[in-house]
Amino acid sequence: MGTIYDLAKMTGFSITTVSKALNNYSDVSEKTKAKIVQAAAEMGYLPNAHAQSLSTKRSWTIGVMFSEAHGVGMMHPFFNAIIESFRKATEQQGYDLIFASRNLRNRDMSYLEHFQHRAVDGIVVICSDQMDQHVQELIQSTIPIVVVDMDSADCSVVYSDNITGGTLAVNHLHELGHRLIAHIAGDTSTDAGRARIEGYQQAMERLALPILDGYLVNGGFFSGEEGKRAMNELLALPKRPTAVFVAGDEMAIGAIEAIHEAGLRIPEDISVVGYDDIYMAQYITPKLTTVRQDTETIGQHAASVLIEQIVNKKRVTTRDVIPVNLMVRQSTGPVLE
Amino acid sequence: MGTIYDLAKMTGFSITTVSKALNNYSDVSEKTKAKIVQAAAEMGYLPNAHAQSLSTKRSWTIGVMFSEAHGVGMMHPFFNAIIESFRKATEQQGYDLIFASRNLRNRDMSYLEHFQHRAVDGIVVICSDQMDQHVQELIQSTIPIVVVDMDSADCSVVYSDNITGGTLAVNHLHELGHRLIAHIAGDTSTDAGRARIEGYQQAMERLALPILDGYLVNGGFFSGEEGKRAMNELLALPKRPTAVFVAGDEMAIGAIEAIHEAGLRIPEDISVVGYDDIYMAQYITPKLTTVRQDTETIGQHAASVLIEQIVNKKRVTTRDVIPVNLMVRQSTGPVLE
DNA sequence: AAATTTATCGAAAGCGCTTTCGGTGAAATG
DNA sequence: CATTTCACCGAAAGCGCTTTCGATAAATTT
Repeated sequence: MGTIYDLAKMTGFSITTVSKALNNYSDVSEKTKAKIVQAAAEMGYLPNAHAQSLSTKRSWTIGVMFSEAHGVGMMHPFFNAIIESFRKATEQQGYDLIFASRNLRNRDMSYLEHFQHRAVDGIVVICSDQMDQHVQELIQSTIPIVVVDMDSADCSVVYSDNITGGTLAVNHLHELGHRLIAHIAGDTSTDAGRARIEGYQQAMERLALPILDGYLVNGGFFSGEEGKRAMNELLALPKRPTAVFVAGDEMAIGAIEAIHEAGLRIPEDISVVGYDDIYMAQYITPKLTTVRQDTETIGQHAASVLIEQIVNKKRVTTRDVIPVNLMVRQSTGPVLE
Repeated sequence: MGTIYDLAKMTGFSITTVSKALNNYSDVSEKTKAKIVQAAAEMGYLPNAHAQSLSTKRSWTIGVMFSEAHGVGMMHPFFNAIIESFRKATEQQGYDLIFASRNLRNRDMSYLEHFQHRAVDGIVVICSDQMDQHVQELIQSTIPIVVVDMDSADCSVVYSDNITGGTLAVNHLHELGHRLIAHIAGDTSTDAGRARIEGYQQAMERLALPILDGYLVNGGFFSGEEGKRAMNELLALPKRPTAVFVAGDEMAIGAIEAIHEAGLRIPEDISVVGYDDIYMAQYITPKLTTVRQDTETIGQHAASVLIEQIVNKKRVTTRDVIPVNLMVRQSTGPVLE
């Protein structure tokens, strides 16, 4: 590959001039710039990113942190879609993503420490858990940061309009004639979980619908298993709901399994609306009616607010609430007499 | 944060000694090492990774490349599960993953170039497409590399035993009494697609079952849409198959949708077995019988063969074929008279 | 023709760290 | 007591690059 010294020797110029030529400085003539660029291409020269970072204090990397609190890692389709969108947006600007562990050659360290060590230009954290110590530490640091899917007064955040999402689901169900509407909620330690509950409750109240005892059941951390378990609780209730709003698609699919196992039909016996609109939602049977989160936009906005901070060298705290919309499919239907 | 110079000043030792103390060199006394380590902790000192890399020529990063040929990116659940497992295994050894783009500050460059620029210690590529130019370029380079889900004679590879996977599926169906078994295949430009076809054909031949005209249909690149389309072709056949082996779970779920839309039941009218065992497979209705790929092991093996190359500073070319096994669930059943 | 500008280049310092190699005093050996 | 070993430390070079600042020659202005 060769270094800038080789290039200097090869062209007869100093490394200073070579560097300038490669970085489009104005004080190098067109002729010599051409020669140098040409030679660089010939020898396949590529600048060493570490050397550049060391000297410019700019690494062109963004550290990404997933909250692994509940073992989802990068496997959850929703988080995943966001990161994918985020990646596309940042890579266009020349940034690479680095997934840092908490392990630095057998020394255990915090994420913040690791990111400092790697000298990332900015950080994106995808996390729903307010209480996560690592996330808080990151937020309190001075590194440009954006957090997704969670609220905070101390940094830039971007997340879906979960309250509206909840009301959307309930209103839809109400229009179909449902009055007995239950909610399988995400854990209240997550902002998303809480906000969807809020939306559910607001809508129910506005429609003057009662939330019967046991109709608000905690589905934990959005997994299929928990959705199934929660649905079974609902099915065991004396007054069975005719519709249920589930705070996540995977959870909803678990709930659907429970309903089927109980010998009930969807949507004839029970309507269910999910949340997220993961890829699979439109392919399962019945096709899932769900509140769609705009992962594309979330990722893009997160990218641009982060990069803005990096470029301007100052942190900002903004709150970016992305609209959601209801995808009506076949898991919801009119209530039958 | 401070540099090693600050630490030297603070403790009164030279930067040489500080560096040695922090790196456990034997020629620094326990006492001074203690002092230095203590001071480092106090000031929250963290070595700058770029400076370290520059000086040691070791970056403790692994570049990851997804084949984006078919727009899956990092969103496909199978690839995703592998990377997650790979990440866990490598981070334990102190490596960070870096997702490099092809864009270096508005200069378009190849993945190889980008990885060279970043000076990664090794590369993992997750790709099924033999023909991908970027992948070939990476394989021909001298950087330690491991490729997953694809075969190659020129580098270390790890992938599932797809031939056996195909036969497993067919044998299972045969045992249930099926004779009219079709296959919705992955595109033949992918190794996985080809191998599963091979397994299907071998098993059919061994069992003396005919592969009727149109029973082998190309499902493209493993998406739900393509699965649905392919299944509809199958359903339009004069002699409808009683069972179908689908080369991917998402594709299978698309196929199931087609079957349902045709008013047919699973497994009573048609049995279907998928491939991958993605998380959702066990939650959809009916629960999907599928060939499980051991993403955990694939990721781990990929990690260890890569790290071995990095540590020993020499490339090796190994072929690691990971066993699969059949998960029998409810989308397959005995053929009815 | 003398004085200024302008265009083009390079020396050198610096980014933060590792590593070789030599130096010092104290302990061990003869 | 002279010599060798040993334990401990630091000077300095080097990793590959950027950037400031000054130098030089050519072009322009008086």
